[in-house]
Amino acid sequence: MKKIENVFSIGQLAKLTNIKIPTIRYYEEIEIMPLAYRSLGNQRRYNEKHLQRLQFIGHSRALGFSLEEIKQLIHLQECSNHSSHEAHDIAQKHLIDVQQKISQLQGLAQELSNIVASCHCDHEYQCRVLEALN
Amino acid sequence: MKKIENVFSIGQLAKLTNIKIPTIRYYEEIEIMPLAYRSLGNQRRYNEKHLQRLQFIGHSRALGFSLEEIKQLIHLQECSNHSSHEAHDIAQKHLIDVQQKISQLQGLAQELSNIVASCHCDHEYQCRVLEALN
DNA sequence: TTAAAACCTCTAGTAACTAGAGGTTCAAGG
DNA sequence: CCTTGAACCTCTAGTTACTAGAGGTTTTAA
Repeated sequence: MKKIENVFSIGQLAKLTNIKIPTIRYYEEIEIMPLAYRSLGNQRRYNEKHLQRLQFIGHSRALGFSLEEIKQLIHLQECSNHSSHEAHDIAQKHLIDVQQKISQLQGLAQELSNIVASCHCDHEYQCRVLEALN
Repeated sequence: MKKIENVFSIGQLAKLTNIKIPTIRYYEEIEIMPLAYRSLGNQRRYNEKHLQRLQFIGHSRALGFSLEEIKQLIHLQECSNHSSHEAHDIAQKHLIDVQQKISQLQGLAQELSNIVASCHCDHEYQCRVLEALN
């Protein structure tokens, strides 16, 4: 019994990931997305792997990684199993970056929830959003 | 006894923030940075407030906020003290976004440290960087 | 008082999308 | 089977957020 794999059109992929169609084609062009299969009429067809890759790219972009950095992270996935020294170095570098991002965001989250909270009681409150990111 | 305020040139500001000089001028042009003072010879001069604002912009950009979103956050700082209803709504919206970013980054950090750790012992290891962001 | 480093404006180029024109393919209903 | 409208195709051009360079002026430190 063969398992049926899902097949997506570019429009379906766009909906699932909230990434616009021309952007998906752009990612293919710059080779950050693997080539799509094509229907007989030359339309792009995608599978679960494509979907996962695109989701990863979307999330990474929202977190402030450049397409170059994302390329590295994807490469990491592909090489970590055989050449673990290279993987180690890249991962180490990104880990430091990611941890710093986390702690900055935590500072900002704290300050934002102060603002949210300060609405309920109306005593004076000094906003420190600008100080929150360090 | 008057307190002496630090004054910075654009180059000094660039070094302190790791933001390139043309980028600082660009931020001024699109009015996300306040106008700089000018020396007699028309060169830009900045103070601590400018520095702080620029640092905030730099950190926010690294965390994936667009310049439009950053404008909102700065506005938040300026309006939160008098019009706290508007501030509340903007802050609430951003807080949700920020919390989501934090948890995604935590997933990625976990996966990156798995990779870093897996180098020391050389048993097989299945990399899940792509799965890490959800 | 120079001379080199840093600054100025202006124009043009890059990265990462995004929208539109003009034409083709797909799929659901007749 | 045939149609027709939504979804797709390529290609070109525009947007956002920078970044680099030319050609000239100001600062600063010896």
